[in-house]
Amino acid sequence: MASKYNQLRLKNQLCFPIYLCSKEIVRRYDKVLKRINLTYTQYIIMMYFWETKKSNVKKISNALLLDSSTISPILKKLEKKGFLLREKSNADERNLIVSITNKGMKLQDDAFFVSKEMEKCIKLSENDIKSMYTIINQILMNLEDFSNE
Amino acid sequence: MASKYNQLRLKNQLCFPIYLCSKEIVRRYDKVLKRINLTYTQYIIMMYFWETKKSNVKKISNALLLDSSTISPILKKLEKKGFLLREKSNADERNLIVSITNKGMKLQDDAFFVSKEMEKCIKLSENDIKSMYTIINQILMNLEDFSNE
DNA sequence: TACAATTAGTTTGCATACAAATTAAAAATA
DNA sequence: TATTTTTAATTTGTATGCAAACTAATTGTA
Repeated sequence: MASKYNQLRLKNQLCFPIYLCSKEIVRRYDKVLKRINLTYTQYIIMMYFWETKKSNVKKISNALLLDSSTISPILKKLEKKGFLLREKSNADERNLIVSITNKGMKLQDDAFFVSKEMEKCIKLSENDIKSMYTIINQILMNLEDFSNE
Repeated sequence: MASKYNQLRLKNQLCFPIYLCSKEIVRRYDKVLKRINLTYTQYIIMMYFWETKKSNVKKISNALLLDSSTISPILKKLEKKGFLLREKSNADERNLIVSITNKGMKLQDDAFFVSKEMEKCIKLSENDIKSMYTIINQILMNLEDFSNE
């Protein structure tokens, strides 16, 4: 049943399963994260701050590949929840210094169950995780070359 | 530097790269698809109809793992563009019969460049594609077991 | 040093996504 | 058969995401 249309079949595409997989993973995360009143995007931003402590919109954007216009409103929400602090830099008024609060750091302890809960429904062998990781990063690198086209 | 917090580091997670990868792929798709005035979601729905010709919201939802509330408005847009037809079933008034129009079928020929364009920036070996495909599907199957929790 | 160009963040507009609530119709059952 | 339950789709509410426009501050330069 080979036809010139074969490449336009969903089953024959890799991108579609990746899209599905990401969507379902985020959906599962959101359900689990509801217990600590976070969304997935808020959670990865908090993860970033648990490591980095202090940053700004530009750096977050580079680290998480999120547009600044996506990040801005979420930072405000996380500030309202008391996890982050936003303040303009004195040295450069354009710069927004974002730092994690004590309450934000404490949240890390409440978030332990999240990765445990997620592991339960991912369940991959070490080998699969490794090859997956490698391939995914290769795709990301390839895509980067086209990001400005 | 092993710590109890290691599992909460973004680098040590597989989900985050998958999320990034999907996001960047869709972003690239959207750019390419702009030429035929489609979004990625509209495109996968059209791909589905190039194969299936006739369906309803429920079936689309099952095939593409999209919520009916996501699908409904997009079907209306695709109808407005002249690619799909929406009509209530006489046999069962709850059912919405959605079918592809001639214009919709013709769009497939205009969409050939899309997969060619996307291949350029994905560039994976046959082997990588295969293992990726296998692992992704495994994750999706695992997640399915938890989809109602 | 005025003025242009660049940079960092925010706002706006549009398009998903999903959960929960709603509506309307069909099926099950008391 | 009247009533309850289930089912299919839509609407509503909330939360991303990104591109493009905009604002304000800094840097580069004629």
